[in-house]
Amino acid sequence: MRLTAKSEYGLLALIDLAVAWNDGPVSTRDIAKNRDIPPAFLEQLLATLRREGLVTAVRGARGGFALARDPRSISALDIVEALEGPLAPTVCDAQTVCGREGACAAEPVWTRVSAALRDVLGEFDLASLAERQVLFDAAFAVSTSEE
Amino acid sequence: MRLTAKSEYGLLALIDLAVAWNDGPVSTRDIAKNRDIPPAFLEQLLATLRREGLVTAVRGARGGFALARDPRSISALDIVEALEGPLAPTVCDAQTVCGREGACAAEPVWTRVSAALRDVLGEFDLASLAERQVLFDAAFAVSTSEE
DNA sequence: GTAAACCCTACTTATGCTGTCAGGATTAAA
DNA sequence: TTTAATCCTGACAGCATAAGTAGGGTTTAC
Repeated sequence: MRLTAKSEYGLLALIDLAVAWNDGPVSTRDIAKNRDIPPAFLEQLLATLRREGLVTAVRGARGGFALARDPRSISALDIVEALEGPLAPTVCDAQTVCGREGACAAEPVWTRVSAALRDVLGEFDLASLAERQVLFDAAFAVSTSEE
Repeated sequence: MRLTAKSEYGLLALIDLAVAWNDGPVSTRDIAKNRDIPPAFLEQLLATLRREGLVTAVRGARGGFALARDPRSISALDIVEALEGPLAPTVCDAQTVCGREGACAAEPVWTRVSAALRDVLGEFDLASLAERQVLFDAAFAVSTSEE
């Protein structure tokens, strides 16, 4: 069970798409520039997210990516699992049982860890995160205009 | 942020030491056999746990390892952090901030993930886990004697 | 003295992350 | 119709880390 840069980049990118929800597609290049993510790498992640059904792609000039459905219905868990694979740990838990077949005192530890992870990630939806991002952007715009 | 076999092996090993609490040291070899862990690998983990102050070592014949303090005072979190290093994620969170200096909508996601992880792991102490293990062992002894 | 056990360091092998690169396919706009 | 923007795909490389192996050194019970 691991969280890598893929999750971080993917979440940031999809927050940007959530902010631009109803504004048409956003290009990989724009997101990469805005978030300081290597463009070619981000392109791969978005391709994965498209295959997983989280985003749609529009090819050609003025194309880009957009969320495949309402931001409220996409959670951080959806994104992480799409990019990292199922969030069942590397270690023995209820899914990936070790040799002792249930008679292992350590099993509930790992089971509860992954459950907690899923719970927390599931609580964040792209709509709220985008809302938060818009506030930050507004504050940033004010602070720069004051200089 | 990752959970690897080190954590799993370490937890299992220390459960064994908790079961043997007050019974003198247990050798790497015995633990490795009981838990089916590569002995040389386990030895490294126990050496780390000794340096981290979780276990004490007795050298020489009839030597082995024992918990350095009461099993009730050692949590799964202690073990995981001793073996994996601090549980702050690979991704940007409140500790390892990314470029946007607080103005990042994704930050609370990762911060809450690591907090949840720490909470859950901190809830499990070796005394309870050992108790559970003793029950399992007893049940296993009964089921085999019935055959 | 010998065997059991920890101690320490270095090495190996495999995997996966984090990109990079090159070219092709598609489409909007000039 | 041409051009440029953009996604699509697959290959590849460099590096870090996980997971384990190997081997010698030191300490201690018997």
